[in-house]
Amino acid sequence: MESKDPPNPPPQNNPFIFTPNSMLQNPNWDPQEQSGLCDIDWGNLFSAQNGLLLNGDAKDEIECASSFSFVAQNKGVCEEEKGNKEKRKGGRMKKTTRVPRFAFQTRSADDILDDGYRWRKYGQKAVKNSTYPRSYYRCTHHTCNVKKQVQRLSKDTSIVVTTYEGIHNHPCEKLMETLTPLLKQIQFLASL
DNA sequence: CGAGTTTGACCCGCGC
DNA sequence: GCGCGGGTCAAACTCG
Repeated sequence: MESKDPPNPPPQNNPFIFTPNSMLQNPNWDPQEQSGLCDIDWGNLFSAQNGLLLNGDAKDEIECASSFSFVAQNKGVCEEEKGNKEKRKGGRMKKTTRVPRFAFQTRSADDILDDGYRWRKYGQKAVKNSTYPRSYYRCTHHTCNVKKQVQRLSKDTSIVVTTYEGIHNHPCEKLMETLTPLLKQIQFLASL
């Protein structure tokens, strides 16, 4: 991903605005409303090489795991039933099980945030009170059921709201691509 | 030709 | 019950 902002932007132009999970649990929370969001400088934590690691836990907690990734732990807020209801064309599944949900805003000209995972777009909808459509993506990994929604704010067109739903059950592909040659080299050197 | 995108239709929950 | 809004499906299409 790329930010058009100049280096060392002032706080109000912070390219990464984190939305705590407690706000997502608020049914009245509107991604269009920026008030109340906590501004965190994710810029040096989140790059094309970084993986986004989600962990469903009991409290809003953010920690910087390393320069390669960050961990955001949050309470599951989305409920979804699996299995006991037949999928029908265009049908929405009844919701009963908890799925961790995590949203943040990025200041970027690109709608698609390169988080290291591969996504397949499965829908796009015009949303009420928003100039820009909301796009729906699913992780392309065959065993992974993680989804994300991407929507650009009509109030501030430079801000993109990305909402992740679910937990990846596989390693970040780009991270593995980067690390695999290094690991092979380490293994080779260790064998000498 | 396979993988990904587009887009109209369909379905469901919810408010009135 | 009805209409609206949002989420998903799937056929058609595009692209590498």
